[in-house]
Amino acid sequence: MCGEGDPTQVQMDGNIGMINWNNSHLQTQTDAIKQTTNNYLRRLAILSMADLPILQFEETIMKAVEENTVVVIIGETGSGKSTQLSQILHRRGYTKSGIVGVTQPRRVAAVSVARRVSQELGVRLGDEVGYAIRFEDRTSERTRIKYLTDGVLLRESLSNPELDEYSVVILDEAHERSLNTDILLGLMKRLVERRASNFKVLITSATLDGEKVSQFFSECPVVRVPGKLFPVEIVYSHERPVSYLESSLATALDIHMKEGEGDVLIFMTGQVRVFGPRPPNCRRFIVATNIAETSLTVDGVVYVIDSGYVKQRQYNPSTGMYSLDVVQISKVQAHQRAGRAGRTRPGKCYRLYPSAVYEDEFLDVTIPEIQRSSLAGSVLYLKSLDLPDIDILKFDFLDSPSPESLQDALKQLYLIDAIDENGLITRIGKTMAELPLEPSLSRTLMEANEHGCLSQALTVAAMLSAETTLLPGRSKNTEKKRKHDYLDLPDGSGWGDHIQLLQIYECWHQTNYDIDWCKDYQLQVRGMKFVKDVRRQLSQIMQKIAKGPLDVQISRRWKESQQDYHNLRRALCVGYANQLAERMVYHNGYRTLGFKPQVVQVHPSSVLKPDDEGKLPDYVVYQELIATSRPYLRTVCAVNIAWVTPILDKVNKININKLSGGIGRIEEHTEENMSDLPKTDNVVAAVPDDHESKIQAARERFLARKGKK
DNA sequence: TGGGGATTT
Repeated sequence: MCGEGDPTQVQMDGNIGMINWNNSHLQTQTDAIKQTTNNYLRRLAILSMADLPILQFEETIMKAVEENTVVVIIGETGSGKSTQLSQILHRRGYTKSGIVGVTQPRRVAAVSVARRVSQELGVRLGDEVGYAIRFEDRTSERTRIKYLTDGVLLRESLSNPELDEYSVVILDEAHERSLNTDILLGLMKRLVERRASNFKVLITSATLDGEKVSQFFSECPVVRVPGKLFPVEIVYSHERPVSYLESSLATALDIHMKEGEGDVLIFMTGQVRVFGPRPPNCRRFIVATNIAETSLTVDGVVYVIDSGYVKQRQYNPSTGMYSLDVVQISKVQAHQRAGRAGRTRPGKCYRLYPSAVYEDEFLDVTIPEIQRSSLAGSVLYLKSLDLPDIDILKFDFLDSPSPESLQDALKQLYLIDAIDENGLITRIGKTMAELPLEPSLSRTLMEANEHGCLSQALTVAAMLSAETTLLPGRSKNTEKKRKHDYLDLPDGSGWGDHIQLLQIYECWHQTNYDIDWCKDYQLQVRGMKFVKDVRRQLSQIMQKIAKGPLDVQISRRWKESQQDYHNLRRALCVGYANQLAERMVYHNGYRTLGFKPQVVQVHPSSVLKPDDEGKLPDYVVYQELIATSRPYLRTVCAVNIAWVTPILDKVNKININKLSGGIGRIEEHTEENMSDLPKTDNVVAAVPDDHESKIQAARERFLARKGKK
């Protein structure tokens, strides 16, 4: 919870005398000054706040921890669990035999909570208390309490599956059910059996589902710690509004006229730009998405307006398509939203839906991310752990993904050579897992390295990893007189968006990474810097894997050579074999291959160019298939049919039962029966229906024509 | 010619 980072919430520590870490640092005057400042901050913090609820439960918690390997702690907002649990364990000696690691789903939380704890203990950040997030490891040999993102802990467990250096792992904010935390939950379950004698796991959750987690960990104890929230009055609507926008506006104005002081936080599904007449005096109205449920804390909020909806990204494993849907929130989310009204004093939450809807229609908990995402990356990760006792299809998840989703992941991994036809991880797959990239990009890098275009592929991979959209939108009304227009940027030479991204970065490189150049072309500076960081990291990892220097330097002469980016595009084709589409015969629509076929369009923002006859390339690979107003291929690259043919052969050979480990999971076949199955087109993953077989026939005619050329 | 919630290695 963000609340534990508030400067006002600090422990009244009765055990200060036990903490004597800082004595050794008082060597120089500078250190002394810092120390004085730290002490001052600390005293200030201690004075400003009464004790946190969790400290009253110290004995209860410690008794549970001493008697059990796994303990679930349910602590509402403001209980102090994120900052205090690690310190309690430290006081009780658990940092003598190893590190106390605390995972967070978000980078900012890991950093801010670590900073907070180091202040409370009066030590320098990075010494006894540190944090580790991507690109930033602020820990040292002295570090005993380590905050880290769940993703970083997963990375660590790749090289050290037993997590030997940790005496305790605390999975914080488990109720958010982030993909990585869910995988860690499964791994912890295995680990506590293997390291029962010297390892403890604490799982903290803000809400309800403690019993479920307890059952998952063989009925481990659940300790409930009250939060420090003020009461929040819930006000339901009598009916669902026709327009949520109008309704929330009306409610907001109503609050403004009738209610006392305090800001208003409005949860909507997307960006809104309404609120015309500004109220005469100063009351803030904050319109937010679900970002305000977790990441963002706004002080001074007393009123919350909850639309009851959220925009959620979902993945359909049968079509490989993502969609962004407006869905009803869960009870847990509604609870979180309401809680935002009670942080500073008693508040009110206006729910724009009737209580019957809440009771009858809302799910108890949010559908975990693991059931809404493509799992290729996670499955590859689990396979690469190479734990003989872990079978991915039987992996013990708190909430299992659907068999379809797991099979989809296996198919994808097979098509890009990460696993073999028996579902066993290949040498290629093993290497891929070491790269902090989605499998398609990892595979692309490896292929590129074989064909002398690693440097280009590194750039493409880094550009695609950018957090935000780098390129400016193509709106016509922003014709500001700038030095340059984004239209002056390279256009991918007709080959598509990956190539354009490569060319843009190379241009930036030629300016010696000039920030003003980014601004001139309306490229997001922060995004471009991030790309540079990622590229450096990827280069290092690739060299480490290769155990020697590789050519990762950016060529300064791309303009001079008339490249068709042949090798790079081929590498992309190999890497994105699971995301391949074929153009329709008579128009520029595409049909996806390898999934249940979908007819899709190239996104209008693409720089892919048609030929003289107005036709787009026969085959493309795509970065993303997303259904918005229509299904679109986003970020595409033209590839050659010669590279595609072997992939299609592979698609046709997929035997999902073998991929799943030979044991039929859907049909109850015996293993012998499986191995008897002929490797013919009859074993295609998706049996074509009549419509599809027509498409198939048309495609064959098309291919035949192509072949004659 | 379209629209975009939030994360992370």
